[in-house]
Amino acid sequence: MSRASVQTRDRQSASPRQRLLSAARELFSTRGIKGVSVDEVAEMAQTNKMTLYRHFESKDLLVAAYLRELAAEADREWEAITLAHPGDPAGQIKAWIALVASHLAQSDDRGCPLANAAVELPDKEHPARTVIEQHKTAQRDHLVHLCGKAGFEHPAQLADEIFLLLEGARVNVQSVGRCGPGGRFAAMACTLMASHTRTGTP
Amino acid sequence: MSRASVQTRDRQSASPRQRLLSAARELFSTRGIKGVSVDEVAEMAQTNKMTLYRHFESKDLLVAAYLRELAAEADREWEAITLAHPGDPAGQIKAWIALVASHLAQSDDRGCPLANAAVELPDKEHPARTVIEQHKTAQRDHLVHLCGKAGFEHPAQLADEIFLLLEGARVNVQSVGRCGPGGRFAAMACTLMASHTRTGTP
DNA sequence: ACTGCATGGTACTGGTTAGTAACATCACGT
DNA sequence: ACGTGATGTTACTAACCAGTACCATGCAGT
Repeated sequence: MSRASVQTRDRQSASPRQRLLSAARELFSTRGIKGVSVDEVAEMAQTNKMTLYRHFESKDLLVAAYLRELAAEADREWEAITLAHPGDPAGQIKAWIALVASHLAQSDDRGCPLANAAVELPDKEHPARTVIEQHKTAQRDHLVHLCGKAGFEHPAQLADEIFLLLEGARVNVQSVGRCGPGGRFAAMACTLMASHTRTGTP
Repeated sequence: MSRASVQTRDRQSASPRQRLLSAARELFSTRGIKGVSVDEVAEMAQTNKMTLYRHFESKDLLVAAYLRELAAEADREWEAITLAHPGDPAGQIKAWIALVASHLAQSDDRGCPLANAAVELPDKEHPARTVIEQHKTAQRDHLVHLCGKAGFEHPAQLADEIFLLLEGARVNVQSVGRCGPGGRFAAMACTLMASHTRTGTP
């Protein structure tokens, strides 16, 4: 079953809280946080604003919960990759690159919702900011760890290069579309990995 | 005179239109487009909403004009770099990297205002989107051109790598602050250039 | 049947926003 | 002095939005 239909079923049969989070995810990620009202979220969740406010103190905290769900799902994707390539850190990195590339290839991709939220919420005190910062830092740390275990030269720098390349691709797709340089980021990441391989001779 | 004081003086003596654009720039870039009302822009420009609407049809078109000014200023910075390093495309690239790195080092940097605007305005029909797309595409094309003239191997790929690295650094700074990988992007870009240099032997 | 609790529905408050109307004022060229 | 056009001022509309009060409903366990 596709992700979209899973979400649709979620919004029909699951608990109101889960329906609300599912609706928030679809609306916030496609139209932005400031561009969606809590009424719209409640309506798409097939409930109403009162029930929403019984589960979430405020819109800000709903946003934080929405981002926490995204972070948890990303962690689950990492776990799946780890299980699919046991003891093969380089393979895990490549699998992750392929996963992100497949996201970028989708025509409706709007980039990383966490990074987008950071752009939309400049207030440093917003409850969502700690979620964003923690998740981004953990992702980068994990990549550094994998690059080290895979035996690359200058593992931290390689990890940062891949990480920033990826963030750049996801933000650039929004500015110039997926036909721009963002569409070819997988090839670039592989080139980077090759240039950090210890044996420079063939 | 610092940029800030220049802008302050602009808002005291220049034409209302220029004052409005100067105020829009300060407010939109620091607090986001959706987070600032036209009243606030007019007030910071030491004028009022009516005058604003005599110069700009709507808030959307004010935003487009604001981004057009940013793009024009970036073009001017490129011109200055070109004049400072005549006939030295590699030096121009390095100067540009250093310029962006200095932006990133500022504690209040919020990343590229054009990319941020693309995140804040998901509507593909928004008048600002053509400004963003044209400017980003032109910047990337210019970088490809310079990489080719400088004699690097695979110039288009190197240009895209630098470009995405830079976009990634600017967006990442917003998520995790300038202490994260974004703060070291200049070193990474130089490594990339070295790895694309034709003579692999010392 | 009774009770308690989560939910649905409606209507409301108070505040904000983009955009407009109408009139007053000021500067400037003649 | 005069008139014209740009600007300042105030007040307004219509819509939107976050958040709340209040009551009805329906479903659980007992």
